Amino acid sequence: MEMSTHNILDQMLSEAKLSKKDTAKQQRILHAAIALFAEKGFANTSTSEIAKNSGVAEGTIFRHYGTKENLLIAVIVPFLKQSLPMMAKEVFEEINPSKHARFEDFIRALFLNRMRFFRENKDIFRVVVKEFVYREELRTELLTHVNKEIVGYLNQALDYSKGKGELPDRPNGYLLKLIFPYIFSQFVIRFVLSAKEPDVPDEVEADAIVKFVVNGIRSC
Amino acid sequence: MEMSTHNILDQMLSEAKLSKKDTAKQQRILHAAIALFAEKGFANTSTSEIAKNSGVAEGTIFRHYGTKENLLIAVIVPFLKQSLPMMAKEVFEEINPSKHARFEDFIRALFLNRMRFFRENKDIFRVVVKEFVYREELRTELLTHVNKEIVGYLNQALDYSKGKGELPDRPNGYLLKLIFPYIFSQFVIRFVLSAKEPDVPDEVEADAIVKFVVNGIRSC
DNA sequence: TTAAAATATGAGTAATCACTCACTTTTTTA
DNA sequence: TAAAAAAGTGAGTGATTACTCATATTTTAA
Repeated sequence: MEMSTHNILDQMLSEAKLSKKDTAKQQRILHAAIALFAEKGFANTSTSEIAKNSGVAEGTIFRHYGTKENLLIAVIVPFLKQSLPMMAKEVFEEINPSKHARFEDFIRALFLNRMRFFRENKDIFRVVVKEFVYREELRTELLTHVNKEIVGYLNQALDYSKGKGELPDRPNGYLLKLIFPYIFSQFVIRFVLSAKEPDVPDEVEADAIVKFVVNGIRSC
Repeated sequence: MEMSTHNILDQMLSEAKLSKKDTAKQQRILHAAIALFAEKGFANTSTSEIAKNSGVAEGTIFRHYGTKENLLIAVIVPFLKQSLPMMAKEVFEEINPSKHARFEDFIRALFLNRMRFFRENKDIFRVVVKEFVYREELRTELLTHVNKEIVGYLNQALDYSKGKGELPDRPNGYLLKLIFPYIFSQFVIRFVLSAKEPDVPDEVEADAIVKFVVNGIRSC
């Protein structure tokens, strides 16, 4: 019901590094947990159900993870450990001035990159979104990490585009608050709320959204 | 755990009409339930907790609502019964050609109107958003009702603006899919995800978002 | 090969869950 | 005012929950 530590994500992200390799049963547990959490949510999934779906004794779950809460963390952490640095890398590469990237290209690349990543990890993405709605501490801690690892790069990208006159001279925080929710809401709709994905290619979908963002932000 | 009827919202919206007046205790139950559901979510709230917080015997809850699930419905339905028609009315009034409203004015009015309404019903809004993330049937049924009651008005508004050259000649569904998630995500961020509201007046906030939407959609 | 360590098991446990029901109290009706 | 109806109560119920632990099996190490 309640998180006991005060800095879960920090702790998680560092601890997860020194974890030994998973056993076969551990992987099956994680698989079943992800599928069930994604579909019914953490609170509506019982450990006995996870045990049954993964063909493992219930005790095995607690041998490895101690608590149900820790199992959730074991699901979320590797996803965030991948997600944040990959996004930072992508941002960094796309703003490389040698590419002479327009702001539009930057947004498009970012959008398509995250689209692919979230699709490949659709179930975990669903788990993360659903749990983040409920847990404020997770949200604020994630925000802290995003600030630390990504916002610096984003600021560079925005400043670069400002210099080329593609963005209005507004604080970056202001611009991000307008742009980011829009892109993210599209992912939530597509991967969490919609029953099935549209059969339009990503590039077509991206085009409309990128144009909307680029033209929308230009005159704010 | 599971909804038993196949058409909950339809049934709810009609049934709720002929409900007699609430007793004092019923109102206290609803109040406590809304607060608890909003904070911890439906699944993480127990009926005994609701009873305690409302100063009522647990049996009283079940006397009135039968099941915990029905209590949730009793919370959500009046909100939707207010929300949808009010939105339809607002849309209808703002597109009245005698007002010579620009598309920008229409979006601004809509945004400010919903902002006020959701703020006044912040807790219920949080309950609805949190539960809609989990329940697909609720989402699809709400969508059906929105289509029935609102989309007609929205189409009129969009066609009207198209005629004035303020919108590109694209299918209305396409335009709505670009505009609506953006506005809604701003409400979710503000009322569900953020710890506290910004101290900027609504009109200032609206200005940035409306400009973003209007300019974004113009060249899609 | 064998001892030790790690992994796996499932019956068992206390707590909590949504919900029931026989009963009392309050309100409505006639 | 008396009878009927409605509202309110709280101890009790079976089911389910997350979690434990003594024991068994498998893997690793010497």
